Amino acid sequence: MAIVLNRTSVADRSLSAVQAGLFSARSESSSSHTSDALGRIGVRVRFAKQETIFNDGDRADHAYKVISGTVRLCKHTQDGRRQIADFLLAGDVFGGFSGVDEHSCTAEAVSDVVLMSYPKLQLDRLGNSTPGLSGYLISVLSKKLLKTREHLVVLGRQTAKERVASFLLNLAERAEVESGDSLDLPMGRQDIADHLGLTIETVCRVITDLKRSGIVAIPHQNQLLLNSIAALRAIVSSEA
Amino acid sequence: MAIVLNRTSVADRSLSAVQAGLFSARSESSSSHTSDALGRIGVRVRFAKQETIFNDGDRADHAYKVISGTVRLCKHTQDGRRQIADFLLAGDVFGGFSGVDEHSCTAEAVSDVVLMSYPKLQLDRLGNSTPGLSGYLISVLSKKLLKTREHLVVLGRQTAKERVASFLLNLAERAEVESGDSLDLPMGRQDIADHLGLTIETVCRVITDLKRSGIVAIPHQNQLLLNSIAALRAIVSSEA
DNA sequence: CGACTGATTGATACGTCTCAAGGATAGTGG
DNA sequence: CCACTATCCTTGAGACGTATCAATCAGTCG
Repeated sequence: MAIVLNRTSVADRSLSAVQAGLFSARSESSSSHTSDALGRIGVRVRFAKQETIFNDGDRADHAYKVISGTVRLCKHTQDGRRQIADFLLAGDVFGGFSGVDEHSCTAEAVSDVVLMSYPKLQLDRLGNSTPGLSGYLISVLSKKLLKTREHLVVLGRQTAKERVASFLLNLAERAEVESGDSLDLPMGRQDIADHLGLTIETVCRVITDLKRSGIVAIPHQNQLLLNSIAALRAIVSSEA
Repeated sequence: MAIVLNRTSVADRSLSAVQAGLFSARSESSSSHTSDALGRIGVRVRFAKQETIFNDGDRADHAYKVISGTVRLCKHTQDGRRQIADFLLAGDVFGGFSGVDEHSCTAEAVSDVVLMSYPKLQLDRLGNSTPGLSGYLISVLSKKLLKTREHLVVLGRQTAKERVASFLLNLAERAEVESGDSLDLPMGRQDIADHLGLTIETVCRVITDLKRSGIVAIPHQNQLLLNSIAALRAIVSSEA
């Protein structure tokens, strides 16, 4: 049960030039100047599958960027219900920024994960001396807010089938996968259910349905062959 | 049907000192220095009840702050379903910030509304010369993101009764209302339903239920006497 | 191989939606 | 000021979608 592949020590830094390069992966709006500055204050850390990165309520003294692997952000209720607010993939930024003292979610590694960790204090200081950085963070937060609001539509107004289709389309887009390609599902069915506000059984039934309609195929349970992204889009065509 | 109380012209500016003061209402973390700078680029605008402030997809060249009244942010689906992502009250900031070119929601006035309008270009420029401003915006966005994620729990994992209780508690907190006080509901039942992912009928039934249990009373349909906030909290006690 | 974890499928229950009607409220014009 | 009307709110009966409970199946690891 105990996980041994624990986070590397803070002393384990790689070349900052490499960090800078990794930081800017998938973030086109971040200037190289900004990346360099961030590379200098970032530390590479590793978490094993299912390991906790931080807990809801913990003091938020770091921000993170995903280098590889998948992270989930969860909210838990007292009676054990769980809502996964977001899955974070390579290039995504998360954690504590200016003006937030405590983490408002639990972050856990869905797969083995490599992150860059940025101390909030240094990040704030850097923000004042690096003009582009604040704008970059504002832009990142604005986009996350926008995506989260789109997810409100999924949870508030879509059927089970539409939710699963929306989820697969989102993943496919972020993984830059097209019709005919296969898509990795790093998270289990329960994670998908808790992201979509469904039960694991309903998620299974919908996927089975998609399989029967020939829209997807399941070579392995963590992998999914997307025969027709257009058909998925048709399912959520209700979207604006 | 047509609404005549239209927005005041851009030329209708009040004293910037007054604007600055209004801007900082309810935003403790914004320094007076920041407020002054914002006051100088802000313009006071008015929208009548049910009027559209901007549409989903419109070019986002302004950010706004609510001075008085209530605004709703909605996402619409092709087939007419609607999800209200947020209700914005006095002190709330919304609209376009750095890095977002298009509005991702429709903003409408729930009641007659007074806003401060800030041109994004000037806001960006001001951000570079006013150190506190960017941090303030990062903080505002972080908090909105946090609240929106909490709303994901409501939509994904709560029952109808819990949703309505959560909603009333949220409103009560933002309006700084306590047990025994009465709470204004500027929005109609349909708006509440579209915010909570329910139908108007279900919202009505739950409110009737709360009335029967003596937790609330309804003097007018837009007003609600909160007999016991503790009882509402008990309903959502499942929350972490 | 056996045991465990996660995924799938089935039968039934329950909560919320849908459709339909009636009641209250607010705004309008005589 | 009162009827008139439109809009919104409320309540009821029945349908539907998803949850729940239970069993089986499939893949993984020791």
